[in-house]
Amino acid sequence: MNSHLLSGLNPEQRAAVELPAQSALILAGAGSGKTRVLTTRIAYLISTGQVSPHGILAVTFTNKAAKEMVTRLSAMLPINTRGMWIGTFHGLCNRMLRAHFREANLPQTFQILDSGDQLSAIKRVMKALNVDDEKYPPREMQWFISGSKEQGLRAHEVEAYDPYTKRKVEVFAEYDAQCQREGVVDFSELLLRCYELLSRNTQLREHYQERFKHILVDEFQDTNPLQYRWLKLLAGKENALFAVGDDDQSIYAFRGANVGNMQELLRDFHVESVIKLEQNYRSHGNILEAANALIEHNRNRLGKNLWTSESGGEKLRVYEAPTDVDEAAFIVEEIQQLKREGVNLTEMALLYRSNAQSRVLEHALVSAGLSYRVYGGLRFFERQEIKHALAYLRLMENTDDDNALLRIINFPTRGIGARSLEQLQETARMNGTTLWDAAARAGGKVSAFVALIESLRSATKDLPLPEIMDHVLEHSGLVAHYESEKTSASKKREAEERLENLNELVNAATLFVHENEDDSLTAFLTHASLEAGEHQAGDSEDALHLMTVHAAKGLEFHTVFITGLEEGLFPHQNSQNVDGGLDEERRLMYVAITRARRRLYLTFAQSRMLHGKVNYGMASSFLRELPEELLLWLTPRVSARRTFGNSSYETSSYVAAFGGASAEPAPPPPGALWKMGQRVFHQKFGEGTVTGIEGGGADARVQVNFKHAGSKWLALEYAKLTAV
DNA sequence: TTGCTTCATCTTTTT
DNA sequence: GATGAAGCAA
Repeated sequence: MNSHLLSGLNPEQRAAVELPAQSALILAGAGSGKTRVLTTRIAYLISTGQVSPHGILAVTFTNKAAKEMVTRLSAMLPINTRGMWIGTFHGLCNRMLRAHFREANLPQTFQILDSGDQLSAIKRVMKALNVDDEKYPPREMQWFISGSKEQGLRAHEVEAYDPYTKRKVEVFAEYDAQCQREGVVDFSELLLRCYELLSRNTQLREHYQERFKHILVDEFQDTNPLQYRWLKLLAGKENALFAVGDDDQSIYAFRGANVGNMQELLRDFHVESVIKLEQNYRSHGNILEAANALIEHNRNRLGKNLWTSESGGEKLRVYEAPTDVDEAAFIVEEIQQLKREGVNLTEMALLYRSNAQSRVLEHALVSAGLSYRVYGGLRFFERQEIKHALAYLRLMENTDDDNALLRIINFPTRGIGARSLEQLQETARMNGTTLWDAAARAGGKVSAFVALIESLRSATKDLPLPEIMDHVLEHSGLVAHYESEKTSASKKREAEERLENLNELVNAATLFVHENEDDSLTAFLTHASLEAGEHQAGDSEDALHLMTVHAAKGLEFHTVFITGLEEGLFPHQNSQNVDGGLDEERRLMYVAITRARRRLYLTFAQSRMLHGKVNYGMASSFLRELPEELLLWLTPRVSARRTFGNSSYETSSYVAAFGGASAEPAPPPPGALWKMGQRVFHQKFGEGTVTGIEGGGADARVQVNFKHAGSKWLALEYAKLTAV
């Protein structure tokens, strides 16, 4: 046995790797070597001859994690990982559905809808069914449909007692029927269809159960009910399910993840012992202690305490700025100082709760000449010009794809407008055919479009992928369209960038052909849907990282700035009305804290420009949940001022002391009668505390957290508030 | 049919 | 403040 595999593992990690062939739950804290354990476990099982690479099924959520696993595994073992079943839930389901497309009742070249495609498909269904989109916002409908599927429910299985829900179910059913007609599947359909395939087809199920003796799952706390059922089905009665996860890092409940799956796994698979990986190899002691103290405030935890053999290290630095602009200025100064001290920009991260916060930070960084990268923006295959180009390919591949047809029938413009389209859709509906069939029978400009697609198809029939791409870009008129836009001064740069991206698409095709055995058009289109592409081209330049806390999960940095720590922003306002919302926000904060290795800044501002309005907020309640002795206040302590002082806005003192940021303190808040933290009384809602003030003059509003009625925004013009 | 204007909206997100 | 959808004039 390769003893070197196990060297360097701590006793718990080692115990996890060497577990006998049985189901297990590994509670792996932040920075505890989770991925290492997972990959070493696979290598261990293979090298001890307990299973062949063929018998492993390893599942992750992101392509990045899957890739990482494959890379590490090939470094550990001299095996060919190509044929191994390591991938995302969606990727693996896709693979299975392609292999058994007939049994799954799908066309061989079925295409995958991303969320944007799905939304437009839903809008089409709603239009066809005459559903009022005021009463039923399409986004809500999308959420309803995907949410149901993620619970494993088909339209007819959804319980609908009221007319409102019944109507939604109708749309759901018709949407699925439309997808089936057009030969496309959405993301959750991939999983549900695969689940149904395995549960109905005994032969197939037994085949795969016989094969996958060891199933390993990463980030198990993020699984939704359908994913868990899928795993259970594959595991059957015999196979071992090895799940790694951390309930404290569950931050995706809002999109259907069910932490409860961890408890269910213990019960369903009769797991006797849970192994906890609590030794953290990332952060200094004070950072960990702060994280532990914070997460203690959550109920219903499986229970876990991170520790480190490192020293306490620095205290957490807390900074209160008068405004968001000052906050950014402070951060820039600290970054420059750290840079002088030799910390690379790549080793620093600016985290925020919502994307809107990045703008002010970016502005400050640009002015200071610091290079940075914003993570999580629009991704390559989601760009408009790329989607258009791919739609041509999709339609060539499958003329039933109405989504694709609608996207390009008049792009570039060929004089086919809304009225012609309406007629086309009417004809299709009357005859029960796809738009393509209707178009084929139409005349004029529409028939020219049909001829164009057909000529593209026949001209590229036997060409290799990159050449197909090239041909389509040229002859579809896309390139010419953007070339002509270059002459318009206002759109010049945009058009140039789009042309560059189209060019890059040909490169992507070339690369794809080199890297994949199956280099068919279908395979490439699937790749485009399932792997929207790394956010942007990853340059190795020394640049700062800007991202949301969600996006930071799994990463680590020498220095982390957690910004915008204000009540209403982090924890976010909208989480207050959600069951368990505050706990999830707290876990999010926990994730944020545990990203830092050596230094952690916690910053907030008294006033912030939000949606074009100035907002006045108070410090995040999470700050108060951190032990005072771990904090180093760079500005006068909030608790002292807010609790004992009479005025909430003694801004002058520290602006003088910590000048450098803009010299002006925040303007006094409007609605001078009301101050943050003030206790008030309302006729209807009773007693409460002021937690937010916004706007001025006639439309000034205050936010009051009522003892019994919860938190509400009240317009001062109407609400009669009295001081208590 | 197109291009311009106004208007509402504004957590988090991978596949 | 930025974005996208919807409405309206040319």
